[in-house]
Amino acid sequence: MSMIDYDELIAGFKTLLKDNNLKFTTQRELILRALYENEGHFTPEDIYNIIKRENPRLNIGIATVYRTLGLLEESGMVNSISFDAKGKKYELGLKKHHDHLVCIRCGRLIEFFDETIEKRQEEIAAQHGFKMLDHSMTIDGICSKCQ
Amino acid sequence: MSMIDYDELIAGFKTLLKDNNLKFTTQRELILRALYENEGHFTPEDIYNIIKRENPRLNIGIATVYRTLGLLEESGMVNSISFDAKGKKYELGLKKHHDHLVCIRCGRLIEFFDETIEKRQEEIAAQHGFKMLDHSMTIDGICSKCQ
DNA sequence: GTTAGTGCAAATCGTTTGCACGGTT
DNA sequence: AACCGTGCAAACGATTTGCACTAAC
Repeated sequence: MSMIDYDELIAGFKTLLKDNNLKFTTQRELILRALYENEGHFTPEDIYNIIKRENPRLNIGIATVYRTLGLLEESGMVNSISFDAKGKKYELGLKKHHDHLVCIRCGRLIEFFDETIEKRQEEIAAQHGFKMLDHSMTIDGICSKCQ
Repeated sequence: MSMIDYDELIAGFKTLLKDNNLKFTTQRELILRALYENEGHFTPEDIYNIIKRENPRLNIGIATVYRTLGLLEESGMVNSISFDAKGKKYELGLKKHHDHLVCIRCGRLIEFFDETIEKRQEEIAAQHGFKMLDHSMTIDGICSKCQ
């Protein structure tokens, strides 16, 4: 699903770190890799668990996951969506733009892309003299399984 | 600002409560009134403070505010917006649904409503077997004045 | 009188922070 | 060697829950 390969991703990460006088650590790589290798949206705890499961010898702390995700988000390498007052989920920012359907019962998250909506958004921005830079849309509801 | 008057609002609330075998209490009325009398978006704590300020003799608990806001939101009488993982803000659901254009320079906020987008959202939800309950859309950009 | 609602305090959940130690540069 | 990053546990802020008591029906 991803358009760039892992080495390229890591190279970009290393550049980002170097540019900010930050260090390239095992933990940071594992967090980025977990996002690369798993498709979907993950809470910090999800990522923490993936890393612990796949690296039983490594004693990673959840605080490190939070710190690194914050860093990655700030730099634009990952995106997040927030749920009510319930926390955030993260995904690698490699994919084409899309919006989300969220099930308020089970938290299931479905991506969609709709050309009509994208186009209307641009028109609306233009109508109001806005230069559109970003946009987000979320549909909350109850998924087929939970109804 | 509101389109229906207070008595009407309370009457609707009482009907809602009766239909669900729930009781009409002083606390519940005060919470709804706080939202009615104050325009804007409020955290549960904001509402708690408003009520305490205006009713010093009443010992309302914040848990009651949370419980009532949950009830009101579920029934559609109030809407909420969430901020990151930082909590929710509530507003009385009397205004027509709208989305927002936000200027990232000056913070200007413009409301808009677009029939085409509304319709497509419903279609998309239906396509995925979702029962749509709510949706939100925000366009970030630079407004005409700031360009 | 029955049932639901309340305030309170404790519990919970996601997240952040202080600190001494360990790894990267 | 200098400095940043880490794990850990404690701290935190928002929200929820258990419970004995009170109010609405």
